[in-house]
Amino acid sequence: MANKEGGKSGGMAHPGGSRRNLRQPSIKDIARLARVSHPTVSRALQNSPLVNAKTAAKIRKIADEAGYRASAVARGLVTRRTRTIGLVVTTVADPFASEVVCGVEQTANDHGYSVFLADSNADPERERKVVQAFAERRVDGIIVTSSRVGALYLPRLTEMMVPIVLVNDQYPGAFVHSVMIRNLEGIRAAVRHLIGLGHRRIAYLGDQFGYQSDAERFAGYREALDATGIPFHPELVVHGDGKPEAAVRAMETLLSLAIPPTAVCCYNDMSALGAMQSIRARGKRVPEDISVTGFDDLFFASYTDPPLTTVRQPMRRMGQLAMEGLLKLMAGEESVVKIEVEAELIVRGSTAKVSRNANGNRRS
Amino acid sequence: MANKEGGKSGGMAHPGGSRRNLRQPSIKDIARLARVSHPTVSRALQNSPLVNAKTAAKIRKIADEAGYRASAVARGLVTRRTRTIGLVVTTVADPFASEVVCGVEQTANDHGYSVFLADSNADPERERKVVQAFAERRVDGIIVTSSRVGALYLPRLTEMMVPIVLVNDQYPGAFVHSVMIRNLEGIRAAVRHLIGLGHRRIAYLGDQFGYQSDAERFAGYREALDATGIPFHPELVVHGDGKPEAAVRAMETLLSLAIPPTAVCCYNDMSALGAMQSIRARGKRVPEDISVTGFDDLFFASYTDPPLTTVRQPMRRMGQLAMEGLLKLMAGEESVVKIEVEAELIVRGSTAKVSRNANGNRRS
DNA sequence: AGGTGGCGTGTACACGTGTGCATAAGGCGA
DNA sequence: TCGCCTTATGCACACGTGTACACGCCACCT
Repeated sequence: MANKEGGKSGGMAHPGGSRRNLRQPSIKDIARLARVSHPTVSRALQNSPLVNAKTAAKIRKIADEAGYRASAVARGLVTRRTRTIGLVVTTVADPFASEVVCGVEQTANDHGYSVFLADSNADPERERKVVQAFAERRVDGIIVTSSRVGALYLPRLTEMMVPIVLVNDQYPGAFVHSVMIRNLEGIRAAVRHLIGLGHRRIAYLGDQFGYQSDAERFAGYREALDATGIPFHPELVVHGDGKPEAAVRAMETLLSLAIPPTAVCCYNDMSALGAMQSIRARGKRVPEDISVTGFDDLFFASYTDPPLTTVRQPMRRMGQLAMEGLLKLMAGEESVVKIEVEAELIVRGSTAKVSRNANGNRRS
Repeated sequence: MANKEGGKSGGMAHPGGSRRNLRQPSIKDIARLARVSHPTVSRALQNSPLVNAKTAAKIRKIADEAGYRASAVARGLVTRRTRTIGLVVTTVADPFASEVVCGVEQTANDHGYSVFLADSNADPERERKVVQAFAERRVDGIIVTSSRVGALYLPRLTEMMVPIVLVNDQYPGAFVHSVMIRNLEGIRAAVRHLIGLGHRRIAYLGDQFGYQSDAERFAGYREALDATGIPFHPELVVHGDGKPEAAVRAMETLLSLAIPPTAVCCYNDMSALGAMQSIRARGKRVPEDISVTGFDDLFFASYTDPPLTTVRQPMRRMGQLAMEGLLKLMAGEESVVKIEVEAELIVRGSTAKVSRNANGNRRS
């Protein structure tokens, strides 16, 4: 017996050893050291009431000293739950996405879940690999933050019979749940604010055509216009791609108009960044010549010159809500998660009363 | 036999089923369908030359039709390699970190690895949980992007006998490898640039005291000063925390000086953002009154007003290099990874020749 | 005193995959 | 025809954990 013990424990890993990956102690190693069977160790470490308190304490002490960490992979195999979720974003480099990721990750960790991060980069091949990886990893749930997801690969995701929560996107389907910002109300508040400042020629600088959130924000823009009786001018609607570079070009189009707008309502803060630069490049000033609004309230919004008036989106909170919803779905406590969060207009310095001579050619 | 088959396959998951998590098909299900043993399926799916080409093709077809995905968790249990890495950042919300994450993730995915993301938030309790999670998940390697890591929990990380690569931090220890930017040369280039523009009173707005990268950048600042014979004034050195808010306050200190600096060399772009706002708030202009430089070249650097002169750090590339190094370490192809990447000065509009009356009181 | 029940522990198995080894089939040379 | 080699396949086991079930022990009640 003692002989066997010596022989077997010879291969045990020890901290600071010169060779790596010798072997981490297993539950059986601990059982041998504690002179009990391995199920008793398992129960002791799970604080099961089935095991004698003194024995449990002794086992926990030994396990701790040996630096024992139960293998989540072995546990996952037998319990059929990995306590793992997959998180898909188009790219973490986008500040909106990274805030959501932050919220998701914190909440997941607080509940003992680990998160697999994958960015799709809107590349179909990469998306295919992401889905495959999540399937093989046997994630318990999935969160997608990517306005591009649409019909692209969601069907393949649903195949793995696991709850999926979408952040700021919607897709009609079986296992699909979502956390959304009230896009329409948010933009409407921004446009109303501009109208209140006397603006009548208000442009909309959107995202790429066909995205749900862009469509909703555009709808909010239209609604605010209509409600005030301001006619809609198609030439005042341009499209970027949600990033500054494209917004610069889109803004140039607006500035080249025979009668340029006196205010621009941007799809998001990144676009507003490009728009403002474009306006400066034309020798015009924000907000004296043109007012600008954004959407998201990213960290830099209060540090632009002038500080950006924008619609705040509680991004981290949305990540948290998505994860909390997913937890309920995975536990079966909820059969559907459909959350809408409020958008809040933050008025800063990039919007001002329309200048007297700007709207001079007001003919509408 | 047929009886048993019918009985067993009754529980197989099928796409679009109303109940979730019934069961995903296992390798044995595929084996039964293909009328072979499960090891043959295993070999066929690994493209092993041991299995007959026709049989393999048939098996692959059946597996594909059944939507079979081999369980990475079961595989990990037997192979003792999870093809999984852990990635620690203080917070993904930091644009620098998210760029690195992006590079790491892409490279990892390209090589069949999945990444567990965890942000520590510099919270000891959370860091403890992160380490524990990575240990239990049996990650094959770890990448840390966090200037705070220092002596905090790295010792605990090394206990799990797995290679660890640090990005922009260093720590003397057994399993520790790193990818670093040439901080000293980078800042030196920025300071030289300022000196070349005639500046003599150049301030350094650093990160929190004690961080390796801050120490190196400060050293670069000192070195450039010394090389030109410009005396060092301790009052021109202030500390923020790498974020805009703290930089605002630090900059106010500098502006309140009897003889304020004509140029500020910031630890990073985020700090520069705060510094520029602080300067504007005092009614001074950038770069006419005060020149400002940053570090990182984050996405917004070209969109500030004026665009920010900064030291570019190839963040995504650094993430890629870290992952590539880790891959080699895990494969045992390399015993030590120590990479230094070049910093590049990007001159934009936030730096200009010192104004004549600004350095009027030049007494040094 | 014998039956009963609770408590603590061990035994046996399962989870899904990879792999060393044995084995069956078939071809070929002696 | 026999033996040997190659090729293709199956068998048995291992990985580390959780859990249903059986079992032994002791106290207690009848």
